[in-house]
This record gives sequence, C-alpha cells and structure tokens, in this order.
Amino acid sequence: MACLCEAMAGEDAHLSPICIGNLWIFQDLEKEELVALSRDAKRQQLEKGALVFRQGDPADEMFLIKAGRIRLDKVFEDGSQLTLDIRKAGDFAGENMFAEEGTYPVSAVCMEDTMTCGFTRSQFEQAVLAYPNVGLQIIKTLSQQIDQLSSRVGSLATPSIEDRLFRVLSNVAREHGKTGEQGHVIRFPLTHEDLSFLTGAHRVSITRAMKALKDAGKIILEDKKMILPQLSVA
Amino acid sequence: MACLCEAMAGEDAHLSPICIGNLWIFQDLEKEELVALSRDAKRQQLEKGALVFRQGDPADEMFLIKAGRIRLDKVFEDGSQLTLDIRKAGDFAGENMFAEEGTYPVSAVCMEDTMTCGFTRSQFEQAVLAYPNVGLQIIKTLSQQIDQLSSRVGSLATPSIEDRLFRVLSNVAREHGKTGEQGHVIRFPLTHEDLSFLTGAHRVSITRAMKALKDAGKIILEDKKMILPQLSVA
DNA sequence: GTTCTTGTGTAGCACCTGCTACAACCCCGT
DNA sequence: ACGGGGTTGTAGCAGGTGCTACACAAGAAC
Repeated sequence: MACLCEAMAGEDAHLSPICIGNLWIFQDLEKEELVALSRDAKRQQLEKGALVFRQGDPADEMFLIKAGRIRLDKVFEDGSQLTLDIRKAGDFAGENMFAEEGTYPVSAVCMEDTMTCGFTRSQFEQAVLAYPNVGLQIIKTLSQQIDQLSSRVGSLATPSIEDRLFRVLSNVAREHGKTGEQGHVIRFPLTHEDLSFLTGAHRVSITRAMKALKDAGKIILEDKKMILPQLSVA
Repeated sequence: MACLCEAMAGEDAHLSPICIGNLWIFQDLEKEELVALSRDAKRQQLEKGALVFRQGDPADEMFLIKAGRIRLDKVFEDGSQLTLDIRKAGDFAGENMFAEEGTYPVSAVCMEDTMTCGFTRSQFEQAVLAYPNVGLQIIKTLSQQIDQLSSRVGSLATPSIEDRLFRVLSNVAREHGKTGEQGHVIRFPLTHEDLSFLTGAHRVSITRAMKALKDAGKIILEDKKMILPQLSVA
C-alpha cells in the first residue's frame, strides 16, 4: 500500500519504513479500514526543538513517529525537569491519551527534525472495537513500556552517579543503538545537559562521571557517536 | 452474582468487594462467560511473606488481588533490590504476562495475608477477542500504570532523600490512603527498611529523613498509621 | 575574521549521603 | 517476667554530590 506520508514529505525525506498502512498494530485491519485510517491521519512536519504536545494539554491524540526523535520531558511541581524517555521513528508518543483523564503528563520535544502521523482517541477506539486483535497488540506494547519504565526506575535508584549514568546510557543504547563490531553504538549527540535530565543529576556531575566512564573504558567517544563496548552481550 | 471466592475463603475473610464476577474490566461479558471465567480462575490463599510469583519465572498468569497487599520487588544484576510498586485489593499483579517475553520482571511478595484469583494469558486473550471492550478497559488500566510509574521515576530522580521520601510517601498515600479530616492517611505499617527499598536510599538515611519530615510537620505518626496533612488538596 | 551562543572541563567548598557500629526499644512467645 | 528477633535511633567518619564560578573550545551567525 502506498504511504501518503511519502507523498507529503517528498522523496528526500528519511522516513521510517513503518507506516500506518503496514504497521504491525493494524495488521488485521481490512483494506478499506486502513485506507480510512490512513486518510484521516493528520501528518505534521516539525523541526528540531518544536513541541508535538505540551504537558497539561488535553490528550486526545496519539502520534506515530515517522522520522526523527522525540524527547518526553516532565516538569514537576517544584520546577525540576526530567526526561522520561526518548522515542525514535516507529515508536509512539502520547499513548497516555488512552487513560481517561485527558491531559498529557509530559511534553514531547523534537530532538531532530521530525515527522509525525496523528490519530485521535475515537479513531483508535473504533479500530479496537472492530478488530479486537488491535487491542491485544496495543496491550502488549504498553506492557513492554511498563517493563522499560520499571528498568528506568531501577536506574534512577542507584546512588552512584557513575553507575546511574552508565545504566541510562545502556538503556539508550539498547533502544536506539546499532550493534557494531565494538558493541552498541549511539549515533546521535547527547549533550551533558541532556544526560543530566535523563539521570536527574547535576550537569557538572555528569561531566565528572563521563570522564570516569571514559577512563574506565566503559564508553568510547568518537566523533559524535558513543560506543558501549561492554554491552555486546546484553 | 455470587462470588466463589467467598465460599472458599469463608465468611470471616475480609475480601475486596471487587470480584471477577463484578469487575469493571469484565462489565461487558455475558453471564455464561463470567461463569466460565470465574469457574476456571485459580484461587490461592497466601500468608504474609509468601511469594505469588518470583522474578524470572515464566509469566503466563495474572492475579487479581482479592484481599491483602502485594509488594513488587525487583532485584538487579548488581544485587541491589528495589520495590517498584505496592498493590492493594482490587488491583492486579503480573500484568507483565501480556508482553511476549514470558518471564516476570519482578517478584510479588505478600505484605499481609493475601488472597488472589489467577487467570491465564489464554483465558484473557479469548475474553479480549470475544469482547473487544475488555481490551479497551485493560488498555486504560495499563495507561494509568504508565502514568504512575512515570511519576515514580520523577520521585527517584530527586537528589534530596528527604524530598524523595516525601514524594514516595505521597504516592503511597494517594494509592492506598484514605482521606481523613487531617489529610491522607496510610493505614498499614511500613518499616524504614520497606521505605529504603521504595526510595533506593540507605535505611539509616530513611530514619534521618523521617525525623526531618516529622519535625517539619509534613508527616504525623499515630499508632501504626501515617498522616500526610499537606496532601489534602491533591 | 569577529561575535555570540552553546557545550565542555576544572576548581573548590559546603553539605548530604552511605556506611559501620552500637544502643535502645517494641512486640511476641515462652 | 524473661528472652529474642526485628525495628528504630544515634554517632562519627569518609567520600560523593550539588552548587557556584570561571576558563576554554566549537560552531553558527554576521
């Protein structure tokens, strides 16, 4: 099935091969349904730094990331900020719309130029009711997210910043990294400030910990890439 | 509908009013279906300290907590231990069985004498396929869990133990507490060791932080209950 | 090139936390 | 009443972390 996104983005865009048309979640939908969903989906092109949605906004839409990378930031009552997750092309953002409450608990910030494909809650609910297997697929996806979040909770509970940082980097590498000869490789830049929001640690402490990890050989910096040699097994 | 659990547990048991028969998740099931599910469900009575399931065990069953309280513990590669969540009567445990992998990522420990009602993955999948709305309900539940976990990630990112502890207690109070005149009240005992596993902090640091919170008037200890006065609004 | 911005590295200090050790306490069963 | 196990509280020390301030490097904009 032809993907409308390609037509919109142009030929030069690096789109995720995953389109609503061939997305595994919708594998059981009938052709007419797919066409309908695909037609109604709202495409959006956003450049680096733009917000897909803002924490506190009413949540009635969910986004498939066609290209780019999105950071999920949460600001707490005391003003502290934290990055809960980083999503890549093929992932979702805004799945919180399933909950009844109706506001996004985080802000979605584009870390790169990004293209999204949006669906409303009602579109999804109709799809689930018509094709129960769609529901099962989503349930599995959400379960996996819970697993990831649990592991993230574990990372943050580590007292030592160095260990904490390494765990966070390992998670990022597993999610976004490609497995090279030397281990997992993170191919996009993460500033020390980014990492401080991911670990909940002070920026300067990150610099210290990074130096320690480099000296210990646990990470290798090349160009703008980061290599985690010890992660080859996991 | 009569609840088979009551017959099993006896009249004196303090059961959750929520039974598989009247559980909101299954509100749309036909009577025969309910009877079938209810009949096939495996009841289990466990005393304090017992394990419902163990981290690493193959996960093909999910448990509705009829009575009691269950702690979800995770042990990490480095040996450190952490309590990810506390579930009460009416909640689920083991929803990770939805993910494909097939092993529980945590251990479920009974904090009190507990009664559970177990369902297998296939039972659930059949129910979802037959009654799509069941799938929607589960999706919403899982979404809410993701929200909770996110807030937990935020709690653990706080550098100050005192703040971290207070956030953790607030979460527990919101989940398990009853709203009294003075604010939220936690009615079951939590040892400092329990709290250290919940916050990822040293036991002695918990004692220090508890003292500070008491002195600051943020928490009040009475008998075995804990009162959070400032949480009246949230 | 120059300037501005953003990111990185270093230094030093106050404070907090982890850790060990031990004392006091409470509850429970004998 | 008397132990005994588990829980809570106190003390002191070493080390790590947060924080501020500043110097330096890299890259973008002009």
